[in-house]
Amino acid sequence: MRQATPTSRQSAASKHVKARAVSPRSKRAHVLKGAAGARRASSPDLPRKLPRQPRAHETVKAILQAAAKLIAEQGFALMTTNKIAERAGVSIGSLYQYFPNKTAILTSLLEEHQAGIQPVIEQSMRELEDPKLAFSEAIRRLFVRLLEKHAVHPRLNRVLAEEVPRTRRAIALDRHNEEAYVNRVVEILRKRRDTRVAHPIAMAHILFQATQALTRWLAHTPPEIHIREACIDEAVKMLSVYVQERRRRSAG
Amino acid sequence: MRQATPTSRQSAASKHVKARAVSPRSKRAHVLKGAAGARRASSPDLPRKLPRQPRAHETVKAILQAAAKLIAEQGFALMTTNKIAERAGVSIGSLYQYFPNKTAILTSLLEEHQAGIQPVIEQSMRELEDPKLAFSEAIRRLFVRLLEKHAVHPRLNRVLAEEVPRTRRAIALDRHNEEAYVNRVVEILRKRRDTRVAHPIAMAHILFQATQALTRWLAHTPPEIHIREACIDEAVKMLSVYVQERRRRSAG
DNA sequence: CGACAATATGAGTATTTACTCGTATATTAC
DNA sequence: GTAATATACGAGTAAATACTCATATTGTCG
Repeated sequence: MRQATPTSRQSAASKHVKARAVSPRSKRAHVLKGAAGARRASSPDLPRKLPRQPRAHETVKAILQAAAKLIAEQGFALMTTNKIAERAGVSIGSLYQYFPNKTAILTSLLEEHQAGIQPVIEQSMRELEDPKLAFSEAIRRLFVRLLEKHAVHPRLNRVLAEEVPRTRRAIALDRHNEEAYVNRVVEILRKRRDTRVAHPIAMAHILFQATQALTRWLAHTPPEIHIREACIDEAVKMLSVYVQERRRRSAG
Repeated sequence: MRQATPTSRQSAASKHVKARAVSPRSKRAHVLKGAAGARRASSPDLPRKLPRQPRAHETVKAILQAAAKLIAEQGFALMTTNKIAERAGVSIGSLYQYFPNKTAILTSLLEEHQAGIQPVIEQSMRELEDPKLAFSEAIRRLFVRLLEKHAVHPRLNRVLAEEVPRTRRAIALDRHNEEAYVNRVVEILRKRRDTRVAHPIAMAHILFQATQALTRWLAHTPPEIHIREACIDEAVKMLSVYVQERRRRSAG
């Protein structure tokens, strides 16, 4: 019965999403075949339909919220699309009307977080550019703001960062992202007069990696408040002393 | 036929390992019921049998090698136990004679890598302890050696670090590990006279996190040789300047 | 050799779970 | 109103794949 037109399906649509990661030779035959209207192109990983009516937006929102809660509460391993739909109070069919596959939901969640962080970074970049503001202060503010953002959905963010398997695509995107930020930082380093200029590109990468790692660690690690404050201080110290130009003293 | 004794199996043994991660309510009924001898206790995640005879050791080695190759070549998503066995030239049954589940193979691989790194860290700790050696030099050697180790199986290590989903257990182990290293570093910081002492514990965590992140980045990122050297220089600079005591100059 | 343990085999199974599609209902357009 | 479209539904399916177990082979030790 589902068997219909043997040719039509067969090895369709990458079932199983191959262990959650990049699905190989993903054919995704006829991404959607009937009904026109709000349907999106056949690019994999793009929503099939864009929500047009308010209730559709509600549905999408409910799905994302349910997914977020599930993943935060139960961890990635226990998060299934059917559970998400159930929890969201919508049918599994509706879920797949707006998300082409499970990964897309994860991606959406990640993008949401990313979007929340973007303005923080923008602001910090502007502050770093401002020669009137001490480097250390600018960096401190960056840290504090990033940590604030991470504190909004701490569990969710922790799981997303630590437990969710990273697809190759996601990894590549991150690298690309890093490149952009590094360019930005290089500009800043060149403009300011109080920074070392040994190798701006290398420096920018180091700064990026260190900041990212420390932020994640601070955000995801059970907070012993005392230490936390000290760690922020120390992190800021390390980064600011590092970039600041100094009349040399001991070679070390 | 396989149906035998309906009660005996049924909901046995956590099939599927639940998306590769921590399997919930994993019952693992009768881990192994017949045959005595080299059988291990029923602790999950421990080998079922320890290899006794040379050929058994061969088998285990072949399995691990095959797994390493597969994961390095195809990525985590395409690595299945059956493929591993095939590639290793042993039967799937033999595989499960020495590994209780798929995760155990991954764990083994990770432990192998960890074991390779252990002595490097030990040596570096000793060098860091030696007041006659400049901090910067000790740190540089640490970096160089770590990168050497990572260069042995670069693909494998990259996938293990970036693609493989981390179980909660693994995450907890890492935290525990960090604690141990941090204690060690705190001791060193206290002994040396040329280091700042603002907050040794915080400092040690910062050092650990930064070193780990930078090493991983340097090891897993396509190597533009020029930059690579510069990055090592810069990383060493950042860390050593950070720990070194300085007559203060500008507050920043 | 003979008994007993260690090791190897691999077809078969159970289970999970992402995803489809025919159909029903709500909304909008005219 | 009614046609057309957007949305919702959810039982059912296919496929993947981790893992078992009955049986066969090989090694060891007296």
